[in-house]
Amino acid sequence: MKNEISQLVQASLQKLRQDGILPAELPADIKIERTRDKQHGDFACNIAMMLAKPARCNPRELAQKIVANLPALDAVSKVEIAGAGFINFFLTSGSCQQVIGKIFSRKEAYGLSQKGKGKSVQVEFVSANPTGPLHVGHGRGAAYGASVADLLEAVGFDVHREYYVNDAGRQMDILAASVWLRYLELCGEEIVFPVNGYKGDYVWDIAATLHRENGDELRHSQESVFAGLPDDEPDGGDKETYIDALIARANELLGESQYRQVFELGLNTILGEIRRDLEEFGVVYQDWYSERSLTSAGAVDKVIERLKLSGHVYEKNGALWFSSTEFGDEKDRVIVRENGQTTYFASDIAYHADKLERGFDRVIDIWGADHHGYVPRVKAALKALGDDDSKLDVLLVQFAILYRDGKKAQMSTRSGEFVTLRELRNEVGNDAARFFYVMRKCEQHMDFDLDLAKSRSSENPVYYIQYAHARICSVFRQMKEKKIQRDSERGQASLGMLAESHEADLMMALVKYPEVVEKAAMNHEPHQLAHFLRELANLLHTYYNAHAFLVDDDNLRDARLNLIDATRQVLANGLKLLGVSAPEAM
RNA sequence: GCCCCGGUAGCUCAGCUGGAUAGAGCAAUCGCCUCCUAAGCGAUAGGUCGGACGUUCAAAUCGUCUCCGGGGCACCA
Repeated sequence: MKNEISQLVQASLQKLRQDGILPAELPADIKIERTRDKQHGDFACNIAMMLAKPARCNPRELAQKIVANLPALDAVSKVEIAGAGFINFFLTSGSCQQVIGKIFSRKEAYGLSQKGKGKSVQVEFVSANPTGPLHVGHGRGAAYGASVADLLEAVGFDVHREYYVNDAGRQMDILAASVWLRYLELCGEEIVFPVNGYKGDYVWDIAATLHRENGDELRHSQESVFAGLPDDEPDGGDKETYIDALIARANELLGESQYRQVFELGLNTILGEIRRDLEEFGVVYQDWYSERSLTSAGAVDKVIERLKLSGHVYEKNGALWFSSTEFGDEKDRVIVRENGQTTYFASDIAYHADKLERGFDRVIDIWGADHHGYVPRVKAALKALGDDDSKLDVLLVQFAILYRDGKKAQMSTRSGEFVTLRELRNEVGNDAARFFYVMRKCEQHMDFDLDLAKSRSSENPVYYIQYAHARICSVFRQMKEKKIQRDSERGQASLGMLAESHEADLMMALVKYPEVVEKAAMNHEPHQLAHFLRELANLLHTYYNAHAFLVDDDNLRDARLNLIDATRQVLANGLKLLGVSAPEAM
């Protein structure tokens, strides 16, 4: 509808140009907006005000001329000029009715479009290190990423969802060492746990599995483990140096094969839990992309070579640096450490180069906002490699702060005590969690009210929307109980009887739905859909209270049933895009 | 010090690629179930859009400065 009106205005402007009333070369970016106030009709156009100055005439007069030259359109009942020069379009009451038939024929496909047809987009999100369970911060990225991906798919993009598994770096070695030390404690050795180790309870669990499956086979005396190591932080040493030495000692004592065994057990256990968590949360991936596979395929070495050839790397203090400042970064970055190990950044360059090599039209990374400083260096690397960094969008998700009883229920990674995603899901349920996470735009620091998310009352927007869906289903159950025969075609033929303002408002909202999906998708803003669904639910509840649906008049009843059936479909479609269920009864 | 995000009703937030009288929800007050789920609806009240200056016919929206809150500035990932 927006497009059709836009074309009317376009045609009128064209006519005015031909008649010499407007300069021929006048740029006209026609914007048709939905009005906020119904008094201003259904759509408004501000073009007259935009062109008034360049055309050197009074905006209201120009609006008059534009209106006078508008071609007719059946759906438009009235065009008015208002305010400083707005052109307001009023639609005929019948113009929205056809949406119901459209929804019936498209069903769960109503709202989908072809905007992104033929274009591929890769969406990488969560990608938490498999060194511990997902916490509530990851949950926001998961819910947001999943909805963004689903929205993009809804508007026709070929979407590839990916989780980058950091199964190679030093953090994984620290995990392996932590598991082994806990295992040694289970064996009865007395261990002073390193400051930098992973202290969460899940490490004990993995260690217990290790002990159960291997008995004392991996046991070494505490003396042999700690002999000759540098001091840990509490003793005045450096915790990083200390943990590296501890990892080296573990390798030495266990040997390659046993060390791998510990390492793999840690990785596989945690990754398995992460997969299960996300799956239960309704988050699916096409690919779990392993960092190790990147390394073993030589991709990291290859990309370092490419950077060397590009002339943007240099050696300093025994390390290899990438001069990212040449491409807008604040400082140069190390890609190969003094000890010969490549940095996480080096892997990430290889990974991003690989993404582009795979030929995606768009690449989207969804990161926690604490990584924002990382964006310029990744883009710098792509530029240095001669890749098109404009294909990459990095969406930063701000933190979520949990509140319980009006007080912060915050996590502290240090002690290993944090609220996990699983705890959150168990507490408030998947639906509430998915919806709450996505209710706020991602740049917004979010206050996640646990009590509100849990409450099964009107305060809770998730239940409010789901209730609207369930209520409609309930009406149809009532209909069957009362042995009322529904005739959908008769309803379609009687849509003209839907003359109440509640009905017009509801139909208009249904018409609007595809526009909302498209806008939410293109702007990566699922919260827009969340807000829309709340409005739609509100219109339904209002209508429900104002009018009975199961009335005696067969024609009117079937028309109304068609309207609420269509509403039910749209509620279900919208909730699905947000990963929230649409229950038939509550 | 530099960079990113936020500051809109008592609370949580929309609106921000400039448009008409700044909107929701919750909380508050008052109403509505012999009737399809009251997990609902209606009404009332609530605002110097953090502040200042600027650009514009028009600024919550754009620019500069400033104040407050959160985060980031590693040979960690």
